[in-house]
Formats: sequence, structure tokens, C-alpha cells
Amino acid sequence: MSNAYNRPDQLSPELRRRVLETARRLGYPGPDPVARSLRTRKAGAVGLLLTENLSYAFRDPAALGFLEGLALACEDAGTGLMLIPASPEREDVAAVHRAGVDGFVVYSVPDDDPHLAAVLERPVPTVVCDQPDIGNVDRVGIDDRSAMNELAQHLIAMGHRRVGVVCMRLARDRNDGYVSVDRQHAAHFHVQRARLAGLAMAFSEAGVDWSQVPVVERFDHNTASGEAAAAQVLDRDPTITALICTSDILALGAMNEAKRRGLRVPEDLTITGFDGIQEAERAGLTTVRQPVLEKGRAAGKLLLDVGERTRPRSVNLSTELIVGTTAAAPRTITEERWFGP
Amino acid sequence: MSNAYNRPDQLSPELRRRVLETARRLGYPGPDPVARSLRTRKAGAVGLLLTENLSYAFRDPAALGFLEGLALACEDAGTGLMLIPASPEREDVAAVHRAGVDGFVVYSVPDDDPHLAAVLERPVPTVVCDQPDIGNVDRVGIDDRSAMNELAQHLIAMGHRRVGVVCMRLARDRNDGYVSVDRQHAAHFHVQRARLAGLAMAFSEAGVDWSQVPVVERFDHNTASGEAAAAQVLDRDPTITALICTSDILALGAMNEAKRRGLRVPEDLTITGFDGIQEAERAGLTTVRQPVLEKGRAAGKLLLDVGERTRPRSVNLSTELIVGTTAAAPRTITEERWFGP
DNA sequence: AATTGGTTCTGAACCGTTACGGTCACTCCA
DNA sequence: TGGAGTGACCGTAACGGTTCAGAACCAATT
Repeated sequence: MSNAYNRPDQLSPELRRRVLETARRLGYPGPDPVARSLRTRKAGAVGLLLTENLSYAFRDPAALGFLEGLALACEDAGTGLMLIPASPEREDVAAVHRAGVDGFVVYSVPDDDPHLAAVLERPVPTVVCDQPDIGNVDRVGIDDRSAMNELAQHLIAMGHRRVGVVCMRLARDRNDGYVSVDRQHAAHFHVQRARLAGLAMAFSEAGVDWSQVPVVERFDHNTASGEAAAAQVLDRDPTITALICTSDILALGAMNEAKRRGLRVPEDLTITGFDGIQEAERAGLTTVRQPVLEKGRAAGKLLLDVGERTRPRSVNLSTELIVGTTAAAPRTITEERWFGP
Repeated sequence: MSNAYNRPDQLSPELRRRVLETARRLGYPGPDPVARSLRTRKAGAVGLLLTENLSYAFRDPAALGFLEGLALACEDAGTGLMLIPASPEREDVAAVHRAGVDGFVVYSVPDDDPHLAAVLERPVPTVVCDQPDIGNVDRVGIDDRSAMNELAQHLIAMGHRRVGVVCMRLARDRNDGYVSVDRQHAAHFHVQRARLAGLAMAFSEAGVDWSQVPVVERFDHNTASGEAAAAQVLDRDPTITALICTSDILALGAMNEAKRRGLRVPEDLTITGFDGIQEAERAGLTTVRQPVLEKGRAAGKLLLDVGERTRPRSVNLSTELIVGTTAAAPRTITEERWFGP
């Protein structure tokens, strides 16, 4: 029976024909994939955990690039890609338990996420992306801290000392507003924590008191949030010369807000982003480009690679500082004296 | 055992505690989802068949909107969404057979696609989207023919009689060039066939010999294709007053090409699209808006709705003609005499 | 003391497949 | 003619859960 479908060489053409014929006559729909999976211990699919309103993933270009890369890797391997329904509000870890998959990819979830914990309990290989190193699972990501550090050095070299920061959500609870240094350190999103740490290090070394730098957080990730957050910073600290955003989306929102206020970029205000999405490139944003598609592909390869799975592997992809037209040296007091405000 | 995990009320707390304790001690990782699926005959996931290099789906805004809507419906129902790896070149129908899912959604594949045939053979409910009506499966879509007919009427009322058409691929074979009327009728992509039919009907009724209207096809769906196709039409028929594209992406490409040639839109050339994607709105494109997200959501609801599954259901969503700034009355010969070319 | 009713617990059957080993017929060669 | 060797075919045992019937137990009622 099984042979007739899967191993035509194991039996005579005649028998195969007869088997298939009777199967058809009896209305047999072909081997059941679930039963096969149970027997062979292979599901032929990998699960993707995003822990985010799924629709978010389809609107954020960086997440989308990752998804595309992962999908490509899966397609190459002939493996299905299953999106696990895990909304952040509903703590429905059951979806993780119910998923018939050969492994998991976990993308950018808070490190205290219960879904992540549930994944780690499943006895299948796992690859985490944009997560801190955790015991015994493969990881792929970038060095967010030094990438952001490099960007900061770039601004420092230009002369910026009075800066503000706009960042994405740092934990599962909503906190649309200023962020204490404590909260920065305790951030549950590895990526955001690392980027802030990179900034703190660079500016501290340049003699800036980091605890006095305004850092504003936004829970939702879209340009509207970027606008509101930029407004919040600029209202309180109108003297800042640069606004550093931890994502391009937020930076694009900040650009809108600057325009609304009649601030010229970069003459009156320097704005930077992070990610290197297409829209940012079009806008000439100074930012850090990270290979989002490659991250997805690498995660898929790592998971599907049947090779030696002795100790956890860690892949760090490289980033590139993109010098755009939204960052320039700040006008000094002197200059203002000479040329007027 | 099973009860301890899934039905805590069926046994005493004491026994449950003991069972769970020993399970932990023995390193039992919790119920196996595949075995459970086999027994309960529920996989907790639906399959999505796109039959297109998956990366395409992540770049096309319309497909993306559909995907998002479908993902939302799945998330609401707590169901996984599995992307079936079905590249068009590799005729690997096995992926369809291997997928452990409770149902399929098929989105915009050619009607002679072997993957589609394989899906229909599986004894699970199926919903097709942007497909012709086929026996015994639910369908969701729009009335492409009358939507395009309406757009054509709009142009006809403006006075356009000499028009050109740029359309997406009509079949699985690549044919980057002119399309015979025969090929139009035999098109395997329902959506494209219907849209062309809507145009043909409207213009025929307006006294235009449809067989003389240049229709150019492009296999790849991106702005570069739109540019090249527009160029091809304009090279051969420089006298056309309107270029009708069957998608916004192609129309945006056509806009680029018009600009490159120094043709003003809409003064020198009217350009229209189809879909109503965001980029088109920004560009002021005259187009037809269709509710892509709602299509996905409706497909998901239809598939996951456990209600009466007596006869196949068919959902037609409504479209809206968007009058933008890229369509205007053509300059008549008279006008040209008066105002110069 | 026996019957009844109700709860908790146990065991076996089943879901549909694939892997594996054994049977059987047949050929080939001494 | 007997025996080994080969290849096709078939039967059976898991895979790991869920479900359900019925056993065992306890308490209450007659």
C-alpha cells in the first residue's frame, strides 16, 4: 500500500496498478499526512513564532524581509512554514503545543515571553533571531550594540552632544513616554536594549551624562508613533541637535514631525534611523543597514541543516553604516551668532 | 495521562499532581501534537497555496494584504497558517500531500495548476480566492469583469477610443509581448481573463474593434515590467490616448515610462491601474480599489466556519472606482489644431 | 446486607501510516 | 534434483495520543 504511493520501485508495475486502481475505486484519498508524520517523526514544516499581532509582521518592512528570507529557505528545502497564532494579549501557549512542526524559529520576542518558554520546552530544534543568547539553541542576529555605537560615533564626530532618543517598546507593558535608565537596562527586547546600550556607551565615553539624555519609548511601531515621540522629545528639549531613532519607521515619523515644526533636516535637526529599509533609502536617511532577508534565510538554513548539532551555533551578520542626508554637524553657537538663528 | 494535561476536572488533584510529577521526572515533554492530530483528526492549521515564488507574495502589496487578512482570521480562530512550498518550476505536488492541515486556501493560481488539482483531491475543505468557480469548493473574490468594465466606461465617457493594455501573466508559460485574442480567452489566470473580458466588452460596445487593441503581457510583476510593457505599446502605437494596466504595480511602471518619454499624465496620456494599493493612492492613480485584506479575512472565515457545509458558498466583495488624477479626456485632433501638438 | 448511584481510575481499542522481517515462488547452478 | 540465492509481496508492530467502556471504590438509601 504505502509502497505503491511512495516507492514504486519496490513492487511490480502490475501490482502497483492494481493497488492504485482499487484504492481509487474505494475512494481512498491517498496516504494521510498526519499519520505519516506520526510514524516517520517528520512533520515537514517549521513553526514561526512572532508573538505580535500577526498583522504587525506584515506591515513592518524589517519583519517582512525576515519572513521572506525564511520563506525562501523553507521553499528551497521543500518545507512548510507555519505561522503560530500567538497574540500578545491572549496568553494562549496552547498554540505552541499544538503545532505539528519539526522545529521553531523565534523572531524578536521579549525574553520573558511565555510563548518562547513553551517553545524551549518542546523537544525540537529551535533557532532564535534578534534574541539574547540562551542556553542550547542556535541564534542568528547582528551586533546591535556595536552597530548603534558606530552610528553614535559618527554623530559624535560631527559634534553632536545634546541628543534625544526615540525607541521601540522595551517590554510587554505599554509605556509611551520617558524611559528611566533602569528600564533601559531591564528591557526585555534584546534588540532595543542592545541598541540603547551602544548609544549609552558611545556618548558616555564622549563625556555626555547618559542619565540626562531624554529617551522616549513607544509601544506601537509606526510613523504616527515616531511623530508623537519626536514631538515629546522636542517639546521638552528644544535644544537637542540630533534625534536618534532605533528604527527607520520611527525616524520617518520623526522626519514628519520635524517638517511640521518647520525644522530643516539636517540643518536644524539631525535625524537617524536603524534597519535600512527601502523607504529610508528613498528619504536619504542616515541609518544602519542590516541584512534582514539574510537573517531570515540564515535562520532557516540553521534550522533545516541536518548537520552536526553538537553545541549551539551563533551567526552574526554584518551591518553597514549608511551615511545619508539627514545628519550633519550641528550649528554651533558661534555659527548662530554669525549667520543668525 | 491525557486527562492530567487536558481535563484537570476529570481526576483528583492528588492524582494529577502525581502524574505530572512522574512525567516531569521521566522527562516527558508533553503530549505529542502529531499523535494528537492523528487521533482527533484536527491539525489546528490551514494551508495556503500561492504557487508562486514565495518571495513574490511578500513583495506584491495585494498578495500581502490578502495574506494579512487571512492571518488575522487564523489568529482569531487560534489556527496556524502554513505556507505550502510550491514553486512554479518544481512540480513538486508532494508538498501538498505532505501538509498536515485541516483545509486549504488557494490564492490566485492558474486554473490548470497541478498543485491546485492536488489540493482538490485532498479530502479537506478548500476555499479558492481569485479563481473561477469550480465544483464543490467555496470561493471568495470580486467581480473583476464588471469592475474593469466600469473603469472602461469611465474612460469611454471621457472620449478615449484608441487605447492600449498592459496585463499580468496569462498562463504558466512566459510570453512577454503581444497577446492574441485567442490567448486572452484561453488565459489560465481567472483574474486577468476576467479583467480583459470586461475591457473587451466595454470597448466593443463603444464601437472599438477589440482585436485591433494592443494588449501586452508581462510574466514578472513589478514596475520594471510595467515600464517595459508600456514602452512596447507606445513604440508601436504612439497615437493611443490611454494605457490601461491590469494592476497598480504595472501602472506605476507605466507612469515611469511616460515620464521618461516626456509625456505628461494625464494631458498627453491617460494611465489607469487596478487594486488600489497605497502607493497608487499616493501617486493619484485612477484605479479600482478592491478590499484585499477583506478577501483574506473572508477566505479564512469561510474555511474555519464550521457551519453548514451543504453546498459551496461564493462570496463576492465589492469594488470601488477611484477617480484619480491620471485620467482625463484625450486631446482631440481639433484641440491639437487649435493649441498645437 | 443488598441495592443503587455516583465518582475516580484503569485498560484496551483505535486513528493511518511506515519499517521491518518473514514467507513464498522462482531461478540458477552444482 | 536439491539447495542456495534473489526478488516480490505480505503481515504485524509500533508511533503517541484520545476516548470510552467498564472496574473499583465509596457513600447513601432501602
